[in-house]
Amino acid sequence: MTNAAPNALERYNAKEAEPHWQQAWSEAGIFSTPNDDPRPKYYVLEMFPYPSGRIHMGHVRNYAMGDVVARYKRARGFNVLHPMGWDAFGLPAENAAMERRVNPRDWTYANIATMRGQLQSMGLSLDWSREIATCDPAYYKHQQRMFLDFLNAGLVTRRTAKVNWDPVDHTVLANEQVIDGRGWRSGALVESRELTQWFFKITDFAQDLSDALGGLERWPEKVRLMQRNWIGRSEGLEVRFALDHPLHAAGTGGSAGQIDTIKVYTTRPDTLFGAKFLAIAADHPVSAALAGTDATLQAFIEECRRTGTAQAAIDTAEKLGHDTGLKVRHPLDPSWLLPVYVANFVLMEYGTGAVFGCPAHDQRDLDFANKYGLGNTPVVCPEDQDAASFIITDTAYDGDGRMINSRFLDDMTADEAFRAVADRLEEERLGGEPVAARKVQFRLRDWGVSRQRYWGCPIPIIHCEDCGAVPVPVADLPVTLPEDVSFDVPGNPLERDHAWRDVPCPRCGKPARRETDTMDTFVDSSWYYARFTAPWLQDAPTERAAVDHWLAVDQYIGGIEHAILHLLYARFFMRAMKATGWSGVSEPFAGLFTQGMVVHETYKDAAGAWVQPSEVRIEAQGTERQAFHVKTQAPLGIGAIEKMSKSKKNVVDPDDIIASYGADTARWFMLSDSPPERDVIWTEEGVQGAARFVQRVWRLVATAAAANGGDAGADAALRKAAHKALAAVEEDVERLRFNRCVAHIYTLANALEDALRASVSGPAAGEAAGILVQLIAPMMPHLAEACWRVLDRPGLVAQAPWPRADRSLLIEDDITLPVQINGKKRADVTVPREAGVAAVEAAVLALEPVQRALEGRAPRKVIVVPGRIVNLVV
RNA sequence: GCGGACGUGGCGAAACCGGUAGACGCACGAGACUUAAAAUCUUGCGGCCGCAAGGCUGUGCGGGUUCGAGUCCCGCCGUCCGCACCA
Repeated sequence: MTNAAPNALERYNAKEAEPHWQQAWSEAGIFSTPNDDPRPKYYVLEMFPYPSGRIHMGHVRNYAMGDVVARYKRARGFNVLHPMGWDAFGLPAENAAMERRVNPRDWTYANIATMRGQLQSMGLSLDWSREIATCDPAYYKHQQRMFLDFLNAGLVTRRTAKVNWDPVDHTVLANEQVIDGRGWRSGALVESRELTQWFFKITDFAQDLSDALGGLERWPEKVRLMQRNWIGRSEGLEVRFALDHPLHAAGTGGSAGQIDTIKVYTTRPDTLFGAKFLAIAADHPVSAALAGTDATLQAFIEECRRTGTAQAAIDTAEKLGHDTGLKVRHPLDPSWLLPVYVANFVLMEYGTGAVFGCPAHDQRDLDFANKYGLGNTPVVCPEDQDAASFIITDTAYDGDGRMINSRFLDDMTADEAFRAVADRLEEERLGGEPVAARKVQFRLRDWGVSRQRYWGCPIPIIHCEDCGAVPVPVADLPVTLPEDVSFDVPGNPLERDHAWRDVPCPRCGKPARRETDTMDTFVDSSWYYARFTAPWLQDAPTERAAVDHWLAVDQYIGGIEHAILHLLYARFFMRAMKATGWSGVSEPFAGLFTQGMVVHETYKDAAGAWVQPSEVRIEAQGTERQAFHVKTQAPLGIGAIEKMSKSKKNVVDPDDIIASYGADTARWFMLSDSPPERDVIWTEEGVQGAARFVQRVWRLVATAAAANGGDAGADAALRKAAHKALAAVEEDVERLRFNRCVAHIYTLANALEDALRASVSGPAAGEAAGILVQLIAPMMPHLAEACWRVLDRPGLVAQAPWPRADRSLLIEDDITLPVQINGKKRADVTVPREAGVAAVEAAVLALEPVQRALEGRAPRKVIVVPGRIVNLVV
């Protein structure tokens, strides 16, 4: 390798240079990370991709950001862990199998090979020796092991449950995967079905998952809020209402017995004197008990079931009820009887499946009461209203105020009334038990993980008629997927594969059958970051020393779409792993950053068909832009800027960009245009601007390397500019404000160019060019290596320690302050940095524009903010 | 309905604790080099008035606090996102 400066006319050739430097890094082995390095650790991780076939621009943006952090932290002396893997189980592989008759495994591994190559062409500083794929038995074996451990620890249960059934994908969906009543993937209307399912008991940690959000200071407030709302903690009172006449439970034989109370959960016990009715869910035991003798109720219950969970969101309007004829006694006045309704808006899954209706202070209760003529009694009166004239007609009042019409609670605040009611009812007894108990409720439900799918992690259970659900012995793990499967018929091929399915019971040896459900793929991604800490382990999922050393991930970067699902599951999984001894930490991600999407203009031809950007030519006339089809020359409509998607055809293939401009250009553009948390608009002009800058840096560095002669005066200014940029970039990389880093780097490039034109001396130019190269190195690593060589610096810039900003250069001797008169800027004044207020004031009063404005009078007031501004009030 | 975020040039944006609004980039205009183009360089670029110096005005709209407001407070308007029968 020669050290010769390039010919000034020779352009930087990314196509040749990038593979060269990628190989140089690979040969030097500088990105593989040992676990026993004494330097402080730093774990940076981007959300691993699903191997769908090819990487997209969203990946480029995500991994470019992570790589900047990794390379920067490495230069700052950290032992950086920056791994990559594949979220490789999932439905698309099965869909491909059905559509193209390929094996899901072959399809997945072919995609992985393609995408690995694409990521490598980006020049990411990844430790490929730690690569994992979740569909590898060497990975899911440990997941099965942990499933069994969780089962032992009581963190896994099996029960029948009403589940969300996706009729298109033929599978169960978690609540989190149902969006507006539709499957998150298929978009099909979700049906309600009763199935026996495996559940992870995420609700066991509901309180901690909610509380610990407060400590996640380096998470976006938005994500913490979304999780807090999702967990949905509320504090209330569980009150037992005595039935007027006991009820015999539905005919399930002797065990059924007698029902004499209905339990109600409420967050507003203060409004208990405003109660007008009780409403219970259609699948409440009391409803079931009554349905046997009441045909219209039976019909009503069936109607509720039909609308069920799936329709819940769509059916916003009609609140329906059925009067059971049953009465309950008011807990604060047994002589007061309330009617009991079965209502379609009461959910069995939340609280106790029964509510008391207080129409005056809850809109839904009011609508219901008005519909069925139940009336209302206001019990909370706003402070600015007269209690005597305060009436409710069709708008409920849910604000604060003073209690009215509430006997012993009158004149209390709502909070006081809550406590007074709770205190009294906890003391009172009904059938030997307290009437009420304070209770905390959560919206969060347990995580149903069973999926009726082939391409997922098998659940390591064997069902035996005699022994029940028997865990597969740890020594027999992994339960691997059968290789030879067909997808000719819909449904789960594991069900049909008798050779795989039919096995002896591990406990009694009788014929038994494997669990044919596989795990939700969100399980796979709930612990992969922990596996990265020691992926070579064969007999255990993790090694405590490695997990506890590396976790939590210092900086996790990914899309906002995972704000709830993945991030909540991972937080649960870490806690479960801690409970079973596989981890010493409970929070997986100390720092989280959610990046924006990559968006692009859309184009449509006259027939309304979408046209992809590569077939579009734009002509600009001033600020007017017109699109044409490159082949037909037909004019095209320019549509909205939207997320890149195949359906709108507004995608740009990273491979094309890397082939024509190079990875550095793509990375630089992805980092430069918008703040990283916001959407970035991919434009051809923007990419070309980035490509121009690549060439400009190349020319500048070559010129600086060749600089001689010298003007000492220009030296100081250039050195100052370089160190200023250095300090600014440091600050902004730490806060992931890459767009600001880019601006500082441009400013330094401009300063260097000006200085070279003013023939600055060789050493100052070399120093500034060196700093410039190190500043771009995390973002455009290949170009930086080539420039590093031109500057004749030793080794690889990827291994060079970060330069130290000389802060003494940043302090100015003279400072220029803006001078305002009545708040409007009228002049500047330059004074020594140390000048006192009096000296500044004197200098300002001597200024010509100030003299003119004052017209001989003295100012009424002079405000001097040292180092910032001077304002005269006249 | 509930919760949250945001609104700054033609565009992406910057402005950290209230202190020079528009850094930096893109696009665009004028010019240089060139037979020409590309590339590169110089220069202009919120609006209005002015040859210029300079002046007026300007951060969604209306008010307020302050010597001073893009930033703080009150009230509107608009856009986006999340949750949605949660008792």
